[in-house]
Amino acid sequence: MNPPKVTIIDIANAADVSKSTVSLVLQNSPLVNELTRVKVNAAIRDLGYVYNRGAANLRQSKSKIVGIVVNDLTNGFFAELAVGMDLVVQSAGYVQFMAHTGENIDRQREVIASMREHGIAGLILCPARGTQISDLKPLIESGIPVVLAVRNLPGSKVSSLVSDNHAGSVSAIQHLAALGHDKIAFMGGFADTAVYQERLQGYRDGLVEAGIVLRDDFIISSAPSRAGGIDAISRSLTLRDRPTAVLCLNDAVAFGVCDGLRSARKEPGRDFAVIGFDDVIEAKSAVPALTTVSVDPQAMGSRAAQLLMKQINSGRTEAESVTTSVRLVVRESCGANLKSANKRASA
Amino acid sequence: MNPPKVTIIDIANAADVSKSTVSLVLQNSPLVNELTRVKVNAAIRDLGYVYNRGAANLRQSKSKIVGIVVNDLTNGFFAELAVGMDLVVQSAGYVQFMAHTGENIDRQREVIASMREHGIAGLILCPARGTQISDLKPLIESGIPVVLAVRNLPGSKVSSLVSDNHAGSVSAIQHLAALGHDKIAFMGGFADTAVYQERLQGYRDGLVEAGIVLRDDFIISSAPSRAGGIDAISRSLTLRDRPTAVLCLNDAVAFGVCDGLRSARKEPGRDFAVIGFDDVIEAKSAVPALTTVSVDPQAMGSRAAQLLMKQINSGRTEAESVTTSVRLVVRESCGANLKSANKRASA
DNA sequence: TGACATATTTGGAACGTTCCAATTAAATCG
DNA sequence: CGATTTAATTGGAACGTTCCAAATATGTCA
Repeated sequence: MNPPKVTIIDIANAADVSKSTVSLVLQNSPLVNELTRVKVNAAIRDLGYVYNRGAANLRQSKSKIVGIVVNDLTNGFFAELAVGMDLVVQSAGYVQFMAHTGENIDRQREVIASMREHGIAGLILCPARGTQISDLKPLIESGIPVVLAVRNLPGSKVSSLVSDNHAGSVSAIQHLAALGHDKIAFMGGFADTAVYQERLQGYRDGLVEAGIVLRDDFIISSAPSRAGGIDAISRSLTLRDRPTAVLCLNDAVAFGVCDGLRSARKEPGRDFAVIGFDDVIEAKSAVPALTTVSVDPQAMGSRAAQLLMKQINSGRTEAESVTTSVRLVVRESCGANLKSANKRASA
Repeated sequence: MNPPKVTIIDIANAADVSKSTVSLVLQNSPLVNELTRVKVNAAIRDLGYVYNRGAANLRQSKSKIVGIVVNDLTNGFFAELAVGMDLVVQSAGYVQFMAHTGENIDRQREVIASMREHGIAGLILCPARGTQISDLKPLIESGIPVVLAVRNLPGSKVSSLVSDNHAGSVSAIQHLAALGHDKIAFMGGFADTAVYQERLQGYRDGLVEAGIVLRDDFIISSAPSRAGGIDAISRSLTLRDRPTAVLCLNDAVAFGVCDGLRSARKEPGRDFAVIGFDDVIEAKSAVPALTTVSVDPQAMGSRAAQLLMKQINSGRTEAESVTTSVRLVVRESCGANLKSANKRASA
C-alpha cells in the first residue's frame, strides 16, 4: 500500500483539533462550531482522508451491510429481482454483499456463514432448492433480520415475500379455458420447490374449476430454464394425444417452449397457446409477445428490500409474510390477440 | 439483538485459556497443542461463536472483500460476467460487494466511494458510459488494485480485460461477405463507449477488406438492448435501399432485430442475415440459433477476477492489459446453416 | 542438577473509530 | 463580580481481533 493510510487522528492534527471533534464533524453533529467544521473538512479534503467504516462498525457493533443471496443471476427473473433490491438498498445508504448459489446448498451455507462473519445487518435469501428450515436456525436465532424472497420455507418463522402463485395459475387456466382449450399442459420445474407446488396446484384447481379433467401425462417437469422448456415441449409432442396449450412454470421455460415449437414447425400463439409466469423484461418484446402471469420481479425485489429495511430499523423480530398479487397479462403467445385467429371456437 | 454477542474472550474463559490462544486456534496455527485445540473448538461450538471478521480486518488492515461494479445485471451479458467473477471470488475465499450502476455515473461514484470506505481489497469495474480517467484517479492512487472489465478507459494506467472487439467484427463481416452479402448494416449502441468504437471500426475495416463500400446510413445506433434492436431494424426497413444483413453491437440488439424482423413478416436467417456479439447463453437455444461472435462472458468474468486476485496477492501495482480472443460461432441466424437456403449465391 | 533448547501459552498494545463524562470558554444574570 | 447557563471541545475507554515479546512448562544433555 503506497500511501500511508490517513486516519481521523492525522486530520485532527492537521486541523489542530482533537480526534473527537473530527468524529463529530464526520457524523455532522450540530455541536461543532461552524468555523471548525470547515477547517476540519478542508483538512479532510487536503489529506485525502477516507472514512474507515469497518472501525466504526466495530465500535458501534452495527453495520450498513445487507446480504443478498440468489440462485441464478443468469436467469432474468433473479437478475431483475436483484436489481430491484439493489435499488432500495443503495438508496437506503446500505451496501450489499451479493452472492449466488446456483442452487447449491453447500455454497449457500458457506456464503451465509461468511456474511455473518462480516456482520451483515440483514439478509434477503432466495433459498436454494432443498434448503431446510433447520439450516437457517442459527442465523435467525442470532437476531439478524431475514427476509425470504420468491420461495418460502413453509413452517419457518421468518418474514417472507412471495407472489400469489396459486391465483396466478388459476387465472391463466381460466383464460386458456375461455379461449376454448381443454388440453392444457403444465411444463417445467421440479417437484421439490414450493413455487412449483403452488403453481402446479393452481393449475390443477383451475382445471377442475373449468370442468376439465386432469391428466398426469400433461404435467411435464424439466429444468426451469429455456433448455428445459425445449426439452419439455419436445417430449409432449411425442404424446399420442397432444395438448394444445401450456402453462409454463416460468418465462424461461415458456421461451424454450416457443423455440421448441418453432423447431417443430409450429407457430406459438397460432398453432399452440403458451403462457409463461413472471413477466420478465423480454416477455413484452419477444415475438410473439409472451402472455404471462406478471410477477414484476423488480418490484418484488424492491419490496423485499423494503421489508428488510423496515425490519432492520425497527428492531422488530416478528415475522411478516406478504404475498404479492399477480395479474395475467395477455399478449400474443396465447393466441388471444393474434390478428389471424384460426382457433377452433368454443366454450 | 437478543443474544449477547460472544467474543473470543468468552470462549477463552470457557475453555480456560487466554484469548491469544483462541486466536491462534482460529487461524489454525501449528503452535497450539492438539488437546487445547479441541478444547477451544468445543467451546466455540457450544457458545455459538461467530468470528468477527471486521475486527480482524481492522487489526490487520486488510480485508477479503472485493468490489464488483457492473452496468446492468438485467443484461444477460453482464449477469453472466458477474457469475463468472462470483465463481472465482468465492472460491478464493473472498466475498463481494456487488453493485450495478445502470450506466449512471453519479451512482457509480457513490458506490465506489462506499466500497472504499468499507475497505475493499480490490475492485472490478465495468465503467459506466462517460466515465473519465480522472474519476478513478484517487482510487488508483490509494493503491487499491483495479481491473477494468469489458470496457477499457483508453489512456488509464489500470489493468484491463477486454475482448478483441475489432477482430470479432472483422470476422463477422468476412463471413457475411463470403455468404454473398454486400449490403451489411451495423446496428445498436451509442458512440460514447469504447466497445462501440472498436466493434464499429472492425465493421468498417471488414467492409473495406471485402471491397464493399461504406454507407453511413447503414450505421444505425440505438440503445444496446433488445428494445433498441427492434427500434433499429424497423428504422432500417424504411430505407429506400435496404440492407440484407446486419452485424449487431451485441446479442441483445440481435434478438431485438430478430423480433423486429418477425413483426415485419420476415424470417431472420432466411430473409435477412443477423449476427450478434457476445454469445450469451440464450444465443444457442434461440430460434433461429444466433450466429454471434463468442466472447464467453462467464469465462471473461472469471479471468477478470483471476487477474484481480493475482494483483491483490502480489502487491504488484503495474497495470496489465489482456485482450481475450473471440471467435465467430456460426449458427442459423446468418443463413449459413439453414436447411432451406434460398440465398442469392455469389462471391 | 543446572543449563539449555523446544513447545506452548500469555498479557498487553495496537488497529480507527464512537461515546461518555469531563473540561474549557464564552455568555448571561442577579 | 461570582455564579450559572450554554456552547464547544476533549481525553480516554471501549469495540473484537492480531501480533509481538515475554513467560512458562517440558524435555534433554552433560
